[in-house]
Amino acid sequence: MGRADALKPSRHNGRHPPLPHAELPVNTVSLARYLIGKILVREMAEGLASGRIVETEAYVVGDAAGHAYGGMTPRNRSLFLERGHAYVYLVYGSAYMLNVSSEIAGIGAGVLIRALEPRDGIPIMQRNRQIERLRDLARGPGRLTAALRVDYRFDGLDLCREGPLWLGRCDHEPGEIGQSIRIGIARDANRLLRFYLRGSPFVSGPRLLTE
DNA sequence: AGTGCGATTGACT
DNA sequence: GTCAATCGCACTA
Repeated sequence: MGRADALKPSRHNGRHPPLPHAELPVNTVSLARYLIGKILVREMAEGLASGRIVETEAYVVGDAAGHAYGGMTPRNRSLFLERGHAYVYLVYGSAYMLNVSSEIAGIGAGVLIRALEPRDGIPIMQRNRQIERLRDLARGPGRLTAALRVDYRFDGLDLCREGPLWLGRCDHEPGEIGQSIRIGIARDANRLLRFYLRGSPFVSGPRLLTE
């Protein structure tokens, strides 16, 4: 490390190095569970913001609720990238959804990131969201992308590499993981493919079901 | 080229 | 608890 680097303000990069790609489970459900407790890191011009992932949903192979169901289209092509890449899309004309592709290249499946417990850069996220309350900053898939200013630009990005957006290692065990049906979908609605950190106030929706 | 509809959110009764 | 905003995309013709 050179002298210039040593003088730079701490950016916490050392505390949240990217998840090694080889460490990501190859299976979508396993990845959805594995991502609970990991850190989503966003580097912006104003500084770094991050949060601990406390809620995910798996959209598995052959899942009628998944966007990859029915084959590749211009919108969903990122779901078919090697696991660990971002799939970002807009729903209801206003909310960006961030997913992590979850299988080998050519197979379309992904994990939706649904909620974060804010960590670094909280003032930045508060500014992005125009709210103060910590609990509501990133509780919900559209809220967390707004807090971290995640949009189309990150579609297809490798989240296992340090850059504007990446997945970082957590510094401790995640805790107990709960499971439930997924939120806001009509097809394949009864499968228990939503995962969350039990007892976390930063989880969206019900926290009462299974396990 | 026109149409219908969301992996949601925020405002409101 | 209910409800509408909003827009890119997939689908039909």
